[in-house]
Amino acid sequence: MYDPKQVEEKWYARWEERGYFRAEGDPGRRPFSIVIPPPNVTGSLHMGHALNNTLQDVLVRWKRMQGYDTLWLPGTDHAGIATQIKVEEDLREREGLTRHDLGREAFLQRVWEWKEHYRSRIVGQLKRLGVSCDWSRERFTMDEGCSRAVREVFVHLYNRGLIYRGRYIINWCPHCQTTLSDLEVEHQEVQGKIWHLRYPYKNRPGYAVVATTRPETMLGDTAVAVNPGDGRYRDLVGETVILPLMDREIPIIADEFVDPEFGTGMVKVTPAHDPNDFEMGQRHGLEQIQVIGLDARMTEAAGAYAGLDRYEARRRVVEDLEKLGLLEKVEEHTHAVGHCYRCGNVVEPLVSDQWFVKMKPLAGPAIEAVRDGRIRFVPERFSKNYLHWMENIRDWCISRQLWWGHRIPVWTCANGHEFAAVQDPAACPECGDTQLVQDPDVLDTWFSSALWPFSTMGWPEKTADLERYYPTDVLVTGFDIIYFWVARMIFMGLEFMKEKPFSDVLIHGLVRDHLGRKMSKSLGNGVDPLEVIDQYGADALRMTLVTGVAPGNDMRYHPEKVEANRNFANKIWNATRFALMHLADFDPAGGESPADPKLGLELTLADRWILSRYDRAVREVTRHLERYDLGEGARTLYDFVWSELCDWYIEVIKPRLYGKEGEASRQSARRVLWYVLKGTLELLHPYMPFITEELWQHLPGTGESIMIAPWPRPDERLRDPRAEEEMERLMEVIRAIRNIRAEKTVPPGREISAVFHAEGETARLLEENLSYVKTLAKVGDARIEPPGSAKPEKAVPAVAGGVEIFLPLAGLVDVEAEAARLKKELEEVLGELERARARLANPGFVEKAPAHVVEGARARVRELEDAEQKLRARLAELS
RNA sequence: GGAGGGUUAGCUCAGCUGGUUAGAGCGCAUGCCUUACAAGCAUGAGGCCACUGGUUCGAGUCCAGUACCCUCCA
Repeated sequence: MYDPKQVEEKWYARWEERGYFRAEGDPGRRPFSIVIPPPNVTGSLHMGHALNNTLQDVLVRWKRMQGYDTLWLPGTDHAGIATQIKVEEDLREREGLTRHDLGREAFLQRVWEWKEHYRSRIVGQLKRLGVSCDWSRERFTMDEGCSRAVREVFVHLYNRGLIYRGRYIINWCPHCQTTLSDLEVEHQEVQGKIWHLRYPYKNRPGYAVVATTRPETMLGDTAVAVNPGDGRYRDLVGETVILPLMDREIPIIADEFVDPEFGTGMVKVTPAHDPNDFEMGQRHGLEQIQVIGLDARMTEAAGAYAGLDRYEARRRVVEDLEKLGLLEKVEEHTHAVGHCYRCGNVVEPLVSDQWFVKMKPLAGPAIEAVRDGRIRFVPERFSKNYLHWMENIRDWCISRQLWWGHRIPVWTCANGHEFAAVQDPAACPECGDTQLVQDPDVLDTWFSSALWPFSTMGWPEKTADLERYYPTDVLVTGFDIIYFWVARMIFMGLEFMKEKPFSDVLIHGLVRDHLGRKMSKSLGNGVDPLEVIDQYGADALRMTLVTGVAPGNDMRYHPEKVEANRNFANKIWNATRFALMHLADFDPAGGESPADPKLGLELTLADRWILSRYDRAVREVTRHLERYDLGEGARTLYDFVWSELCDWYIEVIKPRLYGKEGEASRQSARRVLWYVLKGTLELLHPYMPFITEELWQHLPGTGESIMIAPWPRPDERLRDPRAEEEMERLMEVIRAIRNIRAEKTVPPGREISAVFHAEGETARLLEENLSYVKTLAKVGDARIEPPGSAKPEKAVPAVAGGVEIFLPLAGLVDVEAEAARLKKELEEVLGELERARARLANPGFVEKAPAHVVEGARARVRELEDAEQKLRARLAELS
């Protein structure tokens, strides 16, 4: 039985030692490069990482074997907000302290310790998975080089006017106490209410009735708006209403934004607490009154409500309005509410001073690069999402009120001069003042991630790595970060490298639990890849992940799948063990293909068949990999190994291996087995690196490591469609006999005799390969006679592969049962025959279908007719 | 509201550029410790490929619509 533990650690250590993972920059080879999506240093790897990195490793190992100078650049991400929250939690739980108790310096020291701990843990986990990253080039988004790149980029964009500071409405998380970009806000449908409020007119009787889902914000209203085209309210524009509770006079304005269909068609305008109202406020020069503070409590500006929590304020406002008779009605209402993607709290739109990246100028080239196909998404449909987002992009809020991250490199001197600098400045470049204050905020984590493909290769220096490995070939990532990360790498790459960061973007989905739910901490349904590796081995896990996922789609994790793949590993293990018993003294000399004439081998049908099937597998696996259909490639190999190599080929050559058919036959069987097994292990290596290395090493005539063995190439000489077809027919005969044996419960050990009626090519085929039938169907005596010859008395009849089969099973023949079986078979044949004939009867088919398809259909009809005639003859005899 | 995805065996899923008889794993049934493998072997049962139309000589596959489920964006 295969024990992965013994094998995995040993080989990973050796690979690393021997430097196989290192990209050498060998000018004689073409480069192939990938940068890892850096895992966050927040904690451990989950199944999503395992999937993501398995896919990359399959590609990288495959390319390496194909002879590319391969670079897979690993690293980790500082994950600003996520990591800071973790460390704060940790600090609170262990020591009951907040980050403010420690102070910025000391707190950051803690985060760095945390980071180092988890970084090394993550690296260890990745190694257990077997990934072939170039660890000598490992990077971290906040290491010296990446930080330098961040500053260069910031300063460049700042000086180009593409980074600006402004007072705008932003998303504020009251729990994390920081701004969030639009992307970091998750909108969730919430069952809420909609309140209709009455605002009395100043100069006429009655009220303006406005509908709102957030009545507490009315305290900050500075207008009421209607659509200019709304006839109902045309004469009200320019009127004034009295804002209840605050007794403030506010105007009624007209703005296109207002949807006449929503509520009453009149809306309250709170420029300080709603993004749309903010813009309306800008258009109409309205005052912004901030009534909700950073702590989500009402501010002094909220008058009597100051100090209340926003929800408490909501209750009180509604209550008070009701008392005043100013609450028209309340309705149930479902609407989308923004939540913080890190802590889940309801985000508060607030006006505040923040840093932004002006996106329009950067988005243009990024759109072009995807439109013109320089960058290709796989599956293609994701480019649509990308383009839609990029075309409607808004400026990117990049400042965060955190401590952990890249500090914004902008300083202000005592004289109020503001400037950005790559190096920490000693004095103001304008006035020489030395009392400099750096902006306290840090940058959005994704700002540094966006530079990852070139910051990790040494930019802004003109390094050899950049020269050689940029742009990278493919980026493998989940669809959930296309906007966060992929999009941003594209525009940053184009802006700073003047060149796309990668050519292909391979998108995969999520690993869900067995019920199809997202794996999450709160549900406790996460599965630790390491535990799975401990239990089943890394190869089994990898195989499971890669076959479970089609590009772009989610997969569900089932332990049974891993078990199935563990069994597969065991199968290869045993098959190779068996082969080695017979190859111990085998000398493959130059490792020639069995097709090489100088070996002078006499290849049997089974040999030619497996070689042809193997060659087909080589071509298919390669093609699937080229198309990023990694799962299909894995399935091809699974089926080839199990159903063809093990179930048929190895079984059929056993007598030859045991020398029962002479030395020459033994030699050719050994050669073919060796060749196919070796090549199959090589094809399988990208998927199952450990077990394939271990077994390959045991095969005679192999080299230093399977990792650097050449990828198998298709070989015209091995292709033999005729052998495939002939073998298939023999397999049909064998299956038919086995079927009868099983039905008649003939003990597996017992040999039976058989009589075959066949003529011409079929007779020859059977004659030459009768030993297959004897071996695989446990047939002792066998006779081949021309059709129409006398049949054995009391024999169970069958028809398969164009052969009439009679099994004289004395005492087991049940005329009625045989007749029923033959009848059923005849019905199937007739049904199919009817369809096949109908197809051919259609003149359109014969004229328009490709010749080989028509010929195939004709051959099929002939075969079926033959089977029909034979079945009818058998039936006639039985009745 | 906009965009995208899914619907194939009891369960979970493959099915690439349309082309003979739609596959796998698990599960199920039957028989086997056959000297590589019981984590295995052999045999078998199980499918109006969601529904309706269209294109085509030919549709699980392409197009449109319908139903249900899911995701993203606003």
